[in-house]
Amino acid sequence: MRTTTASRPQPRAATRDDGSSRGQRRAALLAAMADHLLVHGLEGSPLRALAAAAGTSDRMLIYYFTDRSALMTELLDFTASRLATLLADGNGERRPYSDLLSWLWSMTQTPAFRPYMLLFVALAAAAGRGEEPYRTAAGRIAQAFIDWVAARLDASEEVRRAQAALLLATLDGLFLLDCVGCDAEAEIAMTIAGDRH
Amino acid sequence: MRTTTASRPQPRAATRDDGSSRGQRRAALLAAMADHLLVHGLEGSPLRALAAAAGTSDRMLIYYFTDRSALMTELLDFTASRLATLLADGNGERRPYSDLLSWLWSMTQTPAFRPYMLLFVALAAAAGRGEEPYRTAAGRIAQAFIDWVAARLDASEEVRRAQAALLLATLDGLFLLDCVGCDAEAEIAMTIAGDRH
DNA sequence: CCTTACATGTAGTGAATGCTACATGGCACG
DNA sequence: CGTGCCATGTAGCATTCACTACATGTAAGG
Repeated sequence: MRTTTASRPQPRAATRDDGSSRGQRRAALLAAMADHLLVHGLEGSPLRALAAAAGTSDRMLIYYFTDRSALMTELLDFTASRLATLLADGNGERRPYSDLLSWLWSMTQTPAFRPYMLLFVALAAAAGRGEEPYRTAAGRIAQAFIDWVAARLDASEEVRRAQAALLLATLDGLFLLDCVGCDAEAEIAMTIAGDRH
Repeated sequence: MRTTTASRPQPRAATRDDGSSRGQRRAALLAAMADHLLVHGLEGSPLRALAAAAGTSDRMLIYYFTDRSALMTELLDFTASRLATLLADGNGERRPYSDLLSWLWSMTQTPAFRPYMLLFVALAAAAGRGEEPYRTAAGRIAQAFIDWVAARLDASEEVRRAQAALLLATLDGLFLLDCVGCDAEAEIAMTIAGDRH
């Protein structure tokens, strides 16, 4: 018993994860786990499965990340940052609402992109029930995504945020229809989704 | 061993659930379980919890519904029919896109309506992963909802289905933002969501 | 060399889950 | 008055889950 009151092991306090080998190990684990998470979703990612995907054991995941809750928070943030990277490719100048929407929609049909959308929907479902840590993480991610859209949107500053939010909502909604098997409906809805705006 | 090859008990084959006391019992159970499901969501509804809500045991649920899968199928259909009833109140003549959308949006903020939306999002998440029986059930429900919207939409027949699908997508997307804590963004998006159409 | 802390393995715990085995009370029908 | 089926209770099983206890190999620092 080296700690008198604190029961958490917490080997090398959470500060400065970088530099040291510990930080590198954590980063490698996160990368491997993100791969798994994107393929199998939240429900398909119990600790053991994540551990197997990262070539380690649940024992070690707890060791490195304390908790399932803390792990998921970090993992989701990491995954979101990957998405941001993925989207950075299509960067550059601002585009009008309807262009940006249909471009993003075509992205969602992409095998590289779809898992992120799927994950976001699952996250939203968990967030809707108020489940932590998903609620908080989902909020952060959605906010970042709205900002991203707003930054690429060719619109006056007053309507930009409104349009960005609407665009994201429309995209997500269409994707939801797609999930549910109404892909034909989503497609024809898409043909008129850009009208105006 | 009364059946030679079939192992399922299947007391009184699945046909004609109505009339008999068995059919009534099942209906009563479904009603009670729907109440629970709407409050606690898919994940908060293991057999034991549903059974407790209906004043019985998981043992009996299996007895009456064979399977968790079969139970959920019936339960979701039942719940959807309740929603249909709830919506029938606001029936009557057709309304333009923007009216219908903002009316439905205001409904989603209602405590009576919100649980259904939440459930639908969870369903979509499960459907997106291809999980049965959710995938199939979600498809049926979404299709019915699109039809419902199309029937109340004041628009020429050629664009009606497209508008109905877009309306549902927008509604769901805005609700997703709301789930995720971006209620302010959803609100300002709503202010421009009806433009055109 | 010896101690000390870190990294990891093995095994297990208690809770929850869907589902089953078996017994039994009670009602209908012969 | 039996007898057989329906409904229900009790108990349990196998599995999975997050998480923990404990032992141990290894490497660095004194």
